Amino acid sequence: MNIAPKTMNAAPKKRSADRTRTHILDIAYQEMYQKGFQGLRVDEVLEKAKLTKGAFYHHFSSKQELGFAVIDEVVSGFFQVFWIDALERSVDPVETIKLSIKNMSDVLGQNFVTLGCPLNNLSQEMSSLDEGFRSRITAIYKNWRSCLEQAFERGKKEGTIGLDIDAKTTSLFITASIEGCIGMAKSEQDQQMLFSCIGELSCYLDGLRP
Amino acid sequence: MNIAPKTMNAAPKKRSADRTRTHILDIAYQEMYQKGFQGLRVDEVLEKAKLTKGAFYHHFSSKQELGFAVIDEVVSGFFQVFWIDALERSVDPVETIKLSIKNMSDVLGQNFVTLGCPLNNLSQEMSSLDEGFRSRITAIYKNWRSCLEQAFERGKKEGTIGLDIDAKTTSLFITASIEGCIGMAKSEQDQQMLFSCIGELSCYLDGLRP
Amino acid sequence: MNIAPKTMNAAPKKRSADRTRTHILDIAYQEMYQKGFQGLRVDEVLEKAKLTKGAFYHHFSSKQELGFAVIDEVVSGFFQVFWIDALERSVDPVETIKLSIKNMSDVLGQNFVTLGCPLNNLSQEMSSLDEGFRSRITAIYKNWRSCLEQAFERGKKEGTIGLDIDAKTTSLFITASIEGCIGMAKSEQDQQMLFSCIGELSCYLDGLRP
Amino acid sequence: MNIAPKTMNAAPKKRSADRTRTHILDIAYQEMYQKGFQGLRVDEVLEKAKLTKGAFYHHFSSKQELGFAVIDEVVSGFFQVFWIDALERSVDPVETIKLSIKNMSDVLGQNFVTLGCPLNNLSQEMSSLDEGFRSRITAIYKNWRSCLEQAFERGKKEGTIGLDIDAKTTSLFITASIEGCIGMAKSEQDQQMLFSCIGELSCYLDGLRP
DNA sequence: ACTAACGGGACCTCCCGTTGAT
DNA sequence: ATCAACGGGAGGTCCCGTTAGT
Repeated sequence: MNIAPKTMNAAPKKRSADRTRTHILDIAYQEMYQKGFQGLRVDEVLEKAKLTKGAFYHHFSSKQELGFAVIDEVVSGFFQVFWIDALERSVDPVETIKLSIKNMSDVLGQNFVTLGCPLNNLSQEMSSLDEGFRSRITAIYKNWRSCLEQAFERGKKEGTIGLDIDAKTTSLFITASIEGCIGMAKSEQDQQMLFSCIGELSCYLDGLRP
Repeated sequence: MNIAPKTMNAAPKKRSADRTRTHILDIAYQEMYQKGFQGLRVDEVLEKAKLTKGAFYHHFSSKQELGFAVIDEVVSGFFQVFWIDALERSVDPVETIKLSIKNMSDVLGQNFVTLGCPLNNLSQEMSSLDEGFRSRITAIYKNWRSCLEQAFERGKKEGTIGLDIDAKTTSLFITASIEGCIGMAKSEQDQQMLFSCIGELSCYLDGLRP
Repeated sequence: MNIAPKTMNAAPKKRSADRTRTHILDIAYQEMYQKGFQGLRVDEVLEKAKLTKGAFYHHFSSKQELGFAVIDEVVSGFFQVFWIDALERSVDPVETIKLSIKNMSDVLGQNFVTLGCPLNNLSQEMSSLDEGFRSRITAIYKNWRSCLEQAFERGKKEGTIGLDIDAKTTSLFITASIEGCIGMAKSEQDQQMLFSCIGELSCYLDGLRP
Repeated sequence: MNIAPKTMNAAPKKRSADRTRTHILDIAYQEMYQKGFQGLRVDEVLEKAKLTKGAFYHHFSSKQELGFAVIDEVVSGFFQVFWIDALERSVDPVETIKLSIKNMSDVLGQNFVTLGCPLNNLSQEMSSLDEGFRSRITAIYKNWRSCLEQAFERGKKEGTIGLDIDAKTTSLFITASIEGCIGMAKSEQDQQMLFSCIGELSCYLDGLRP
């Protein structure tokens, strides 16, 4: 049986616009993850992407718009995969949260400890400097919390979560603590500290069970 | 018996140099608090300080050294006042922690919500970029955790803290959660969110009692 | 006898090309009128014309050629209508000149005061920078003066112009003064100044009568 | 008798800030005179001045401010010398005007024909684009007209000017015509045309006598 | 101890024109 | 005839740090 890849019939010569844009976004995401938005250099992105200024400003009208796109299209997708999708139908949020953190850690690898959380980095750097960044970042956080809340409500019905738990406040605190743990590990550049901190968070999570 | 203040014997002329240095540090701290180290502009600091390049490079050898000094002398002092001094002789750490957070909030005022924690901001921005920053930042965090640990141990003896509590891990998680809560409020630029998040943290803290 | 208009045999499809070209020219004329040739941006013209680079470079080989075409086809036509046609059969040039100025003012509206004379703007900007521009501009001026001269000669015969008037020098001075008056009003951005200046010119013109 | 130049006692080693600034202004004036403000390139000015970006932006905060300074300090001084000073105590404005035009022509040399009037060039280019330019330019024109008016009033008293002459309107028209004549000669790049056009203006001026 | 002037280079953005495809 | 994508290079501005001088 021959399951051809979807790009098989596409003419390989034609340089797809979307692919160039995505390529820029991927590299820009890496740069922003490492150096922050202010530390990102357009020239450096272009050099790594093997593109010129003309190409860049054809796809993005400014560095700021590039930053916005990285959040909207890359970081947002990141949270979609690791949290939103995972929480969507979860009836045991405590287990799901622990698993999602582990997944993030596995996929991001060493970066998870050395660079921390891509979203939190941008949030701490840009929230007070640029409303465009802030609103985009906060929308992702809101979505994350919202999914957690719904999972807690389902958990209550399924008996995996104590009925006395305030889903809203708990969700907020959990997201804050996760970012706090990751941030503290980044500060120490020490994976052991991450495990230790997440371990204590797990105890807190276990306390949410009936 | 000699209880004269240490500055008593200092020549008054010598002090003016210190005052200039302190003046630069104060303004640089504000700039770094708002814009991060990468966003801080030496020229801008100097303009606000009503000084010129010559004065600056007489006191600091580089922008980097200024950043180091801000952490060592300003941010560090900040934590000394709000946490180290407060925890020093505390026998009821749960109460002390709640009080210290409130003190920070009161003193920093609106900045606490809009700009977050000065140390965490720098930590998230610089930990992976500059080892000099990282080691200075981490030293403050280590000191903070260490004081918390000791307070917890005293608390156990005094009966304000449960004997089953792991002082080390708990201290780590608490500092992480505090930074997480502040960070989440900064992301939303919403004081209510800060209170709500800290409120849930308080519940966790109450759970540490016997 | 064939007196059909020249466009009669043209295929209707062929005309659409002309229409695109004319569309570009119209917008480019407006841009050049406002910002000068150096201030005109090809991209901006294209954006306003809702066209892309490909379309533009199909009709014009360069920005310079666009500038040439604006002069040859738009500005030139402008002078044809307001001056050449009006002077063609005039036997009372003093009256015709006053009327033409009024017509220009009425048709150009506020632009006449705020932006001045399209031809003079380009002349002052480009005459010393580009011989292609200069020669095209000067040709229009020469034609204008020539028509004035002929009108003066007719005026002498008809008794509306003094016989001692030097048609050539007077024509030159009149065109210079008109441009000077418009320019001075542009400098002040004040319509009253235009009227006042043109008023004094009218006195000079009245002095040309026998 | 030894009349030492005023700079004699100044230490030649110390690079005077004023001299650097003036140097930049002189070169920028030439560039703006030739290419207009939009055509002026900061890089080119710097290259001709043998200076670097750092030096330039120490003296001027932007290209625009450089343009403003050229008008305020160079072009304005130009009009001061050729017109204001000359008209100050004139009792025969007709003669003074003719002489001033000749002086401008002599001093500017070939540029007078090829590049026209520095002030009018900037006025036509910038008046509708930048209010900062416009107001500076218009202030010079206003001063020029004002001095002409006063000279006319003195001329009336001294019997060199007809009593029926409206000093205000006449002054306006004369300045407009002068700029018009210069502009027309620039358009043709022809000195003969300048003389011819100014000649007719002279006739108009002679008509202002009693 | 402090200043004005300056060097030198990076950085973002703009803009004319080309190319390959349709 | 028209378009999207891109090349290539300049242009204005910023900004860290140095130096001569007092």
